[in-house]
Amino acid sequence: MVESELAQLNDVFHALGDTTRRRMLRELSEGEKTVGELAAPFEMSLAAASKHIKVLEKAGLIRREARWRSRVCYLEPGPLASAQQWLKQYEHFWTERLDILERLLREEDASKTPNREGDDP
Amino acid sequence: MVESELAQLNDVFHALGDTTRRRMLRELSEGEKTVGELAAPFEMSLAAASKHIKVLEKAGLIRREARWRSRVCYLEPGPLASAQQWLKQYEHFWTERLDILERLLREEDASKTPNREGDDP
DNA sequence: TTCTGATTCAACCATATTGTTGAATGTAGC
DNA sequence: GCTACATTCAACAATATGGTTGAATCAGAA
Repeated sequence: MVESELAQLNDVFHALGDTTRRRMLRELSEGEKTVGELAAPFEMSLAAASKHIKVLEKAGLIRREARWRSRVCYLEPGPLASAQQWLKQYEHFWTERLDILERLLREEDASKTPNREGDDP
Repeated sequence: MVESELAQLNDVFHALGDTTRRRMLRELSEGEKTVGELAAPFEMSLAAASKHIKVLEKAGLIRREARWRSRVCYLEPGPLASAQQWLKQYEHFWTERLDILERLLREEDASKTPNREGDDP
């Protein structure tokens, strides 16, 4: 279980580590698209685009569904949420930073006023 | 600029797409560590661990600093924030889902009332 | 059934990644 | 200077990745 979740996270981040695939996700965020439509903007063969799509699918980021005479892809946001969840562990590293910055600015500001330190109500 | 930012995002996601490197980041989130300390938990040569550290460094996720007779690594949270920023674009897909679910439940509830269809102004 | 269009498969190539080992480097202390 | 320690470099091998091309598949229209 845990093993496969780690593997899934590997797949998700790996899938996101490529500009082509991130652009594909962006396209899909605007709505469903066939493989052909998804491949069109890229200067590569359809087969190559199909491989990228397969990587996204393996990561669970998209699904393919047979519809009419082509296959429609659509976004599956769950794994993106997992990735964000993982990053959230580290969120305090930058929010804390902003807090420190803010506190420093307040202290600097306080030092310009004639008031003593620690006078803030 | 944009080019290099995209490349950076590639590097960041690529770096995150490996369990060893994510564990290293986790270790560093608890404080600075030398290369040796960072490598110790893993069943691989020091040279291999050093390569992983280099990947993290290339992505800007950590920095190495010469200190005393060894090198100390510490977390650089900026790129993690960028990754989270990127994922934030898609956040509405899962928050919206909850909204949709809520709306469906409300509609279902409304359909139980004696009002006709299409009555909504 | 046959034709057509959309997509995938198979084989192949170039390059990148991840690991190994042994040598090389750099720094602190004797 | 020499020694010891920590880390990296160099060379190598195995495997993964990302691309190509041409054949194969598969569903719907004629």
